[in-house]
Amino acid sequence: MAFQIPRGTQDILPGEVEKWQYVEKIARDICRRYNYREIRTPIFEHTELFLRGVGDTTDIVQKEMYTFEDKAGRSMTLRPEGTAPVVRSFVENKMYGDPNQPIKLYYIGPMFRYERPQAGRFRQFVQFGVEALGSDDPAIDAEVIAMAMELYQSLGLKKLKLVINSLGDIESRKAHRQALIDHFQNRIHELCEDCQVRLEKNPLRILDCKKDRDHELMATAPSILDYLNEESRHYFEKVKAYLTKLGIPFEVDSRLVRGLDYYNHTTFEIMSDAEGFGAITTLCGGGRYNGLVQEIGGPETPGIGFALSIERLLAALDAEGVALPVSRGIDCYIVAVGEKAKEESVPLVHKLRKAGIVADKDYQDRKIKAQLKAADRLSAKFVAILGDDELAKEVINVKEMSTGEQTEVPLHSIVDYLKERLS
RNA sequence: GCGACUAUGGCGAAGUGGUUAACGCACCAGAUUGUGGCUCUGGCAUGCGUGGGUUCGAUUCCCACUAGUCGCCCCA
Repeated sequence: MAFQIPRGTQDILPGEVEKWQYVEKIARDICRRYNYREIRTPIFEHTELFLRGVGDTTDIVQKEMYTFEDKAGRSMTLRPEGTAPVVRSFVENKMYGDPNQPIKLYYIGPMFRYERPQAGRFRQFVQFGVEALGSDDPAIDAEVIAMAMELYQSLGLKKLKLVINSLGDIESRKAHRQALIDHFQNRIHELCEDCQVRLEKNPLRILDCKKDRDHELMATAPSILDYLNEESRHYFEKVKAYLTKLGIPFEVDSRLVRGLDYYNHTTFEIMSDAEGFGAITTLCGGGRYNGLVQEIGGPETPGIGFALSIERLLAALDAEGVALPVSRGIDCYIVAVGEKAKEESVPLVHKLRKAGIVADKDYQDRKIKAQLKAADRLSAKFVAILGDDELAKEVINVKEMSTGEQTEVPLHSIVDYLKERLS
């Protein structure tokens, strides 16, 4: 084979792309109703943005970035996630000065992470995400979570689990961090190598370790929820209360630690329980990032958002056996027999299309039988047959494929006839 | 970054150190002279991921590379 698609990327071909279009449409409809507006930021940014925004101790930055130098020697990175770029744009365009607060934004577009591809994991994948900037009302946390849940549910997914947690504010996190260090320090050598490093860099991440999950130190580790200060605790209670009011079931997992540094207060993940999903369970992840705007150089501004991958959403639909209502058949296929009819079929198919009918014709110089077969393959509802006989009588034979029933229609009224039958 | 498995026509899939590389689906043509879905007949890989090596001879054995799948790490 001469050329191959780059590792971890995929072509989305006709037949599959309709599902994407459908999902994207539903996502946009939801955003419209919740009053979130689309923002489109570049596919690449200055590398520094992600170092600062995502955090330079995170896996994303340490080993997953697609970084390159441009011709002027600047370090650029294909965006690994959407929040940092949106916040950059928020600051750069001074959206904090907009009287319409909070600023509610969404994006749908490709993200890039340099990883070994496997089930549900790609080097280029598409994320749909929303960001609400400028409000620290717990109601907006609930709103954002509700949007993600609505997308999955409206598409027909049932086996969903919403898990939430609170990381608290800076003060709470500090207290918890110290408690973790105290807890693990003496016996840290019993944990895996990664955890030993984590103790120094980010002890919170030890709780998320898959290897040491069953170690007794894990079960007895101090829970962040016990270290939330009054304000943080109250905030978390409000978020949970709102979720309950919205009828959204959730479970609290104090070990839910997200992979990005910018989170505080509310964090959440939506997972799939569906069988046959491989090692992938997380469909959507998100949380609050009150310090991020400042980190990127803007005024102190609270923010919250989520991101989800369309690939995984589609995989979840597959796993649950949900079929999306995508159609691809055509309304009418013109079958032309003979030179004269073939010529006449060109303006005819054009006329149908202009009238809003999904129409096609043969371009392979096939015989009538093969043309009918082609029409069948295209799931044409009707076939309009034009030959010398019809031309002489100025009619056309319209055949309904599902019944085989055939009607002779005056050529000049073909559009009206089809529109009538198609409605 | 690490590990396991895999790589044969458009798709699925058998197979062998040596002579024409099964079969199924799809596709094309014909039986059916102007009518699809069923049936029958015929056609359809000088080629077995790429590059080396072993051998008289390799698609078959060995090595490397590339890619895929799954898993680890981590995540969307």
